[in-house]
Amino acid sequence: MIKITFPDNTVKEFQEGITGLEIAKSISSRLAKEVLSISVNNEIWDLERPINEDASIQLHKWEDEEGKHAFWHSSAHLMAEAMEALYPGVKFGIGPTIDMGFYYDVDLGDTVLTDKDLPKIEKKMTELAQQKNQYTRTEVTKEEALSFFNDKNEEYKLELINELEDGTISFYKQGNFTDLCRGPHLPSTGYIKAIKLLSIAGAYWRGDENRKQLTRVYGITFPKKKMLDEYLVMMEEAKKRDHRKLGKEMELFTFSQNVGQGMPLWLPKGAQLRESLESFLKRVQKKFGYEQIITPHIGNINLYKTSGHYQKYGEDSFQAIQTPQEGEEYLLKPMNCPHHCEAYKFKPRSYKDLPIRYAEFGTVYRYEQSGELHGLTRVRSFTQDDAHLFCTPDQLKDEFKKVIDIIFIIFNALNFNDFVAQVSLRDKENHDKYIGKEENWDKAERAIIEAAEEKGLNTVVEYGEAAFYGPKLDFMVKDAIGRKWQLGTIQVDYNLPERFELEYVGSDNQKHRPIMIHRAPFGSMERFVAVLLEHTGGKFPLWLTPEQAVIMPISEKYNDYAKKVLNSLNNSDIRAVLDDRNEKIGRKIRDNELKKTPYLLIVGEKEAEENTVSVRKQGEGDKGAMSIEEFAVFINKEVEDQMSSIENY
RNA sequence: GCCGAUAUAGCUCAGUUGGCUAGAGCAGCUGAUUUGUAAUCAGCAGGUCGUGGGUUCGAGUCCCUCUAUCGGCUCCA
Repeated sequence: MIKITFPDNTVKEFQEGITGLEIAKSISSRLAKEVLSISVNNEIWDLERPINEDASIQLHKWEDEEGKHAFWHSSAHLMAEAMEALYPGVKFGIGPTIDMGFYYDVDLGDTVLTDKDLPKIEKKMTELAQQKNQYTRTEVTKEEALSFFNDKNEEYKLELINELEDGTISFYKQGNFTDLCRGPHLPSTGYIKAIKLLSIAGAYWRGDENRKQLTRVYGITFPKKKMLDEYLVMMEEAKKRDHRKLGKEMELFTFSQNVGQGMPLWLPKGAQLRESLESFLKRVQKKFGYEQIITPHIGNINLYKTSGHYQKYGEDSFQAIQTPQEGEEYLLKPMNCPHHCEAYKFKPRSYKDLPIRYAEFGTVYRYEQSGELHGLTRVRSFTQDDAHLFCTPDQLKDEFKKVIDIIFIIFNALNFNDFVAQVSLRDKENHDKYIGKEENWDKAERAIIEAAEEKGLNTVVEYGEAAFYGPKLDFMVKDAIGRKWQLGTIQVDYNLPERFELEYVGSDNQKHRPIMIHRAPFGSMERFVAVLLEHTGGKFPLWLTPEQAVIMPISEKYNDYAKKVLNSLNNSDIRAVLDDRNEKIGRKIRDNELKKTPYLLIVGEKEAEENTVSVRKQGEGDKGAMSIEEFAVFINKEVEDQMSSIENY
């Protein structure tokens, strides 16, 4: 007998060799139906793998990550089996699970797979699933593994096996398909009831653009048909919140082929939205002791040679601008830091001056690869809400923490609760990719980790994600369909101060090198607006929305009075517009409700006589009449209340 | 940049296997109406079918080039 410990610490005895599935059955038949995988001593196993010694276990259902993982991993194998049946000779790369579903990378030789082929593969998968074939695990030696895949001419699998250690290799087989795999898997393909293959894409083998591009097939599966339907409906809903769609509908921004790809044109309402965001951040930054500066959009190429950016990115940038004077070359600025360093240097600095916090909404230009451009989230010209803090080593951690506070204020203001804070450090193996002294990197990395800890931030650490000049703390937020985008970023930099020979005089009357913090709480106005649109579905809070109120005369007879109201509100800093179309009031209400304008003001005979407006709140309906002055005060108070609750957070 | 897909009016979309003068709704314009809390009626105008080439008696439709966009990969200072 062996002792099995459950998550609630109860211990039960079972026969040696019992399986997870049998344990589940011993608890309830319902559980046995729902369970998908099992953790045995914190290692995830198949349900049918015998347990031969004392262990603590955890059973995983669909609701658990581990359960879904087994389900989708088995689905990837099922898809591979279907593809092998349909495309003999297909070679397989890797087929992992992802956040939502799974994919498999395949090499089909000369066959080109398109979307039209997906239903065929789905059908075959369904057929194979209905056979309820068991997934069986076998442990093999490296030699056996190599010989098996050598016979099948599976070059990618051979490469993978060669990197594995003998004694740790296992195969999984279901039906006629055998794959190299660590597992775990479902007991049988019969669990998979609903299958949808989503898309096809090219993907470089092992993520290396110098190697062969394989065909990646994405799919998702569910244990119930209904769950698939719900998922598809959810995806449809998410598409309605796509910032590219909303941006067009709300007339916030557009793109023009004639201007160039990845170059957004901000329309009046979008510009107003940006303006509101900028003044909000300026207001916060002022309280945190920032000073605004303004620098040019271009800079001498030597500036970027000094900073090291040219050596690193020069060839992939917009190419240098030549001047009539020979030998002069200017670059569109790809970042603001070098300009800010020069601003720091304009006079000698004392330790008493530090920290210095220079902020600028700086528009930068980067030649992103054409295939990488994406709405407003990845563009070639964008405006960073940039600032560079110059401080002493003693001040570093405190300054870093204050930047985290600013980011908290902003995320709180816009209800970005679901974010990931990512600490981006150097690639452990390959330190050559980075500039700067080893000891400075160590210091900077430590400072970030400590500051994040002291702020109580839950972080994930990613190695190899650092900027080439320093480590970062990035705030990642998901868009409507779950893609992650980096918004806020804070970066510690010991290198640019070195390269620009920045100095301050310390209390010891000696020259010292300041430390620089790069930070952008929004990241960029473009990306921030994009994610904001997808989060809010285009319904902005009153303080932010481009049009706060719309005045709607009942008929053209009251247009003059409506204009008077408009003027009066505009004079009170309320962003109001007039809807003087020759339409019935019902129509105007409908259209403006759909535009999500927060306040609809109806004016007719009664209002004109009494100098009032009839207020209708978007989504809530009639609120009764108010004098124009009362309404102005009411709105401004609502905005001010919103602002102060944000800042006092 | 790479793999695959897509491109018809300002917007959303129809347009059979190549075959009359390329259609609709919304938006726009003109007129009628002068409206009280979620769509008033009528008329008009609007397209070199993304670009350039080719096949064909004939191309929105088939083939190629380029451009842009979409889904990924790579990249992301």
